[in-house]
Amino acid sequence: MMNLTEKLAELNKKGCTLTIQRHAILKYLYKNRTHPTVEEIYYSLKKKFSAISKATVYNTLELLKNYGFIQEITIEKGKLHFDYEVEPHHHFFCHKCNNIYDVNVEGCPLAGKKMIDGHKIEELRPYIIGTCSKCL
Amino acid sequence: MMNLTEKLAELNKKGCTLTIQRHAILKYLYKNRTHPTVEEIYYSLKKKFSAISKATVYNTLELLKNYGFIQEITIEKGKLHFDYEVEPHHHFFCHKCNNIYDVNVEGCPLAGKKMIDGHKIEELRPYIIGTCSKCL
DNA sequence: CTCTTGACCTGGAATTATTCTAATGTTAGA
DNA sequence: TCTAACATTAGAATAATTCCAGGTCAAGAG
Repeated sequence: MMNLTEKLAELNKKGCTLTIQRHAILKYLYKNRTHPTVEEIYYSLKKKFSAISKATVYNTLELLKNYGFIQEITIEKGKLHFDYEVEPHHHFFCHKCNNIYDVNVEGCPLAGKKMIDGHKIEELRPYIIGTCSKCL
Repeated sequence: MMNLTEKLAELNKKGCTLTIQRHAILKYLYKNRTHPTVEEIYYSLKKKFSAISKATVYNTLELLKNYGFIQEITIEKGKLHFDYEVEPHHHFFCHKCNNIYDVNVEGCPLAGKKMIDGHKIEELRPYIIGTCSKCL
């Protein structure tokens, strides 16, 4: 997994302006691996950057996603979550506590595949829904 | 795959009141395998049942989902889609045309699994994002 | 050093999707 | 037929996201 410094350097190399807001958002995701929502990111950053705007949070997350530096999670209905980790892994969503857990599943037949049924594969989002160990 | 008559009979057997609206919504999903959104379902049904309400569409979809007769799809950000087919299969989402395609992936290591990392698996939502054959 | 230009950020309005609510309608069983 | 429980409706309320117009910042040109 690419650490924060590496990712920032990579972003810079690709010509992306590294504003204080973008830095802060990526750093937040690096430190908080709980798959935070936009809401959570926004309110946490507001403590340090009281003037930050939601639009910036949305724009930056979109930007970082398009660069391939973060991953968007559409597991919870009507709400976006984000993940610093972009290496393929499964997400488990507990519908009781609404938490998202990383899980590792070996032997996925899609791993490394570029095409399926004539469609070009660009991203995998393998979600598992259920009740987590804590809620059981 | 369970056909419409079988599913309706099964619903009835489980004590679910079969209102005209519920019948219509399930039938719509049976006939339209394009993974329609709530919006699409609502406006299509409005042609025949001009008084149908969005709340009913939402309530019925939720109900049918909880009975396990239809599947909810959270692949497109901020929008729900639904699928008549509940047997496990992958969904491919084209981010150009926003269409969702069924794809069959053999050999998924999660097939039939009940638990993972101590979490209870209740549903699989394996999504693939990319560009579909038509858009390529 | 100052000016210009383009990219970025901000606050708030607008839009979109979903849920809630109160009133009314329907159904199945007594 | 009556009644109690359940369903449906329209529209309001809420929640999430996108849009927009104006202000800010930073880097290069002069």
